[in-house]
Amino acid sequence: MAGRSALQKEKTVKLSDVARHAGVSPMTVSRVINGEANVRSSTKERVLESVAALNYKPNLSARALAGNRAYKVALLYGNPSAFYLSELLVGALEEISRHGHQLLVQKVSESASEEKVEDSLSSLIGEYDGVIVPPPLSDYASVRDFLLENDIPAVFLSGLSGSGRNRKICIDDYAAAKEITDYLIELGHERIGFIKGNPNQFSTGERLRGYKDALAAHGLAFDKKLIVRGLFTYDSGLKAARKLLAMAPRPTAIFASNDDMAAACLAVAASEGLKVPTNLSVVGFDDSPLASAVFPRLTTVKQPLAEMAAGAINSLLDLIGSAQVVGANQSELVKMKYKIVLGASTSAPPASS
Amino acid sequence: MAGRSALQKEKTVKLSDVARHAGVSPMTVSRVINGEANVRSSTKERVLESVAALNYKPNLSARALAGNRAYKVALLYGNPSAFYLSELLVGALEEISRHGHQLLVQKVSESASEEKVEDSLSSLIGEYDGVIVPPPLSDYASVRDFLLENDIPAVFLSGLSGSGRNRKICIDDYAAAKEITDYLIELGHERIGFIKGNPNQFSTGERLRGYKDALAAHGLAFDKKLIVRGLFTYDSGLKAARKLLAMAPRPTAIFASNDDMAAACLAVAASEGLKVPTNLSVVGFDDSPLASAVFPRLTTVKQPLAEMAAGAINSLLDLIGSAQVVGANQSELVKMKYKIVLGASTSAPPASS
DNA sequence: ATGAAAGCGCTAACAG
DNA sequence: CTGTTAGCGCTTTCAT
Repeated sequence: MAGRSALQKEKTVKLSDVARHAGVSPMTVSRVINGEANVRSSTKERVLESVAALNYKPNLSARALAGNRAYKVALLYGNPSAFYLSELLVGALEEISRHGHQLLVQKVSESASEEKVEDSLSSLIGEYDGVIVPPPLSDYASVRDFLLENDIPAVFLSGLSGSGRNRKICIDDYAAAKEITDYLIELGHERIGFIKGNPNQFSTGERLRGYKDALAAHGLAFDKKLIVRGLFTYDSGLKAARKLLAMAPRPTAIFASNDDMAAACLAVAASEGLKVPTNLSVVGFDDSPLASAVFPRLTTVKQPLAEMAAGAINSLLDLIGSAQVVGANQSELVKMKYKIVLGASTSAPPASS
Repeated sequence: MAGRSALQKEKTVKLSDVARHAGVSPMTVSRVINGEANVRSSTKERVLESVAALNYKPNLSARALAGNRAYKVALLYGNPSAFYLSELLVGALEEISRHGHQLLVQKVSESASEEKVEDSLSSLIGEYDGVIVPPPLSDYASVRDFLLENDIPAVFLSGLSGSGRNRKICIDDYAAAKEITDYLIELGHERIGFIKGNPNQFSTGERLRGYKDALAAHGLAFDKKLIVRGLFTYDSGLKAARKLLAMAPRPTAIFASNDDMAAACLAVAASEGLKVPTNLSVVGFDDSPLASAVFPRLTTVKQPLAEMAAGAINSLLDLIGSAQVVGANQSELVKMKYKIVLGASTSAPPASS
């Protein structure tokens, strides 16, 4: 009564069925399905027709067992930024389903010590054909090294650079930060506060660099006091914003390294009776749902996360040598296009600037 | 050079290794591992020791192939509310890893017509041992029926009620809505606007019912005009809030059926120069990240999503007859405890109420 | 309560 | 370019 599988209906079509239908051996069918070279194109076509006619779907378990491959890819995640994760999921899921692989989300316990991370990483060995690594995991040298040592194909989203069987796909954080800072400067701002992100992440430095270079390019002095620490969290943004807004003279704009911290600036400004953008302009980074759910809507930078994830899947499958991934970008580093999103949180500074 | 699996190291320990180590037949080991009955407890112990000694991990592919089971559970999702999905993922992932199953996220294209949904559902047949269904998918009668007809074990998070091989796990939306409305009334509010959620979702009606009953319980008149349409989206909240705040006399409080719409109320209030909570109190529902990233922080209802997901996994595995799920709640409907989170978006109404 | 044999659906390794 | 033979690691079924 209990137990036993539940989901099945019509008897499954197998490789041998296709073989019989096409008048070839099972092995030939296997070759066609796996896109191997040595098959006469006429045979190939015939097989493909049979596959379609019978609506054959390979059995992943059998494939994995016989071929000693997993047909599985892991999407690692540590600090689960809901938005980031879900955007990646959308893109990755969509893409991977086209390649007959499975995507599993793997939580990697991100404890204080990097050693612990490695522990939880070791359970990946033998379980997956490859992994895709978003930040902040992609910023850990230990993660990169572990993957490299164990020859696990990986694609990093942002973070550390690829090498060996690794790839990296990201946006140009530096250019984006520079561009959005340029925008503030062109609006007339001269005292622009900057809230840094988590110091362990690569993008944090890039964004700061972009900010600095924008100032320099416009001949504005760089004031170290305008740079305050942040951790990409809302709470850290609260603290940073308070510090910035307590300065005299007050900055007329704040560049927060992500939207959460930018939202915190809005909250602090509101609580101090400052009108945004009239008295203070605020920009964020990411274009998370938060950016459009605060008042006023944030000016921010949008990363094409879903496309990045899809690209990561392609690179990974290519790296694995699996699937006939066609348009896969072979380069170790791929930079995607970002976009500045203009919100209502920015305007020219008050006249008495 | 190319191709081939990457992730493997030490030769894998298999069932037969354990059998040899324990001095029994492979079959006996299999029985022990699967928690079957007919094994002498002394033998069982010996086997378990060998399993531990050799650090044996069953090969899922082999298991699935031989046993004609999937050892996989799908987490369906349609409208990807980042927060909701990621909370569920956390809870479900954690729990399922303890049971040697896999959790796959399956996108179900939620097109206009329910028929289309069914199409995309049919690809689940034979692929999974069971599914967990969050809203809004759990509100579709067609989804429920499809699952029932195909005898696919399923656990619904909120939405429709379970029956047959289905279960439902949720919070008491009615009670939560009533309680938070009570809170507003006790604060002194008498004109409380209500923004409804998506009319297709079960919880929408429950929340409205809670609101109404709270009014009735306090002897307050129910004013139909104070009820406005919403869709659970930020934009729909914007529209609803504008409508509500244009009324004369203005409501002194708004109960939005979720946080996104509550955040929209905040934005509209701000743009109209109303101070929250001084001039207007606002409450939401969900305690999403948004709730604590807007100013002022929202008073809202927190659902234990991760625990609900973990519970769903347990129920599901129990339903499947898989794993020796111990504390699994067998009942068709499980209600979890919600919690009212007090934020800074609520206070007594202005004196001139 | 335990074991032996057979085979799940597929691919590796080797023919031809 | 195509086919044959094994066998992946496990569970089924049937003995004992």
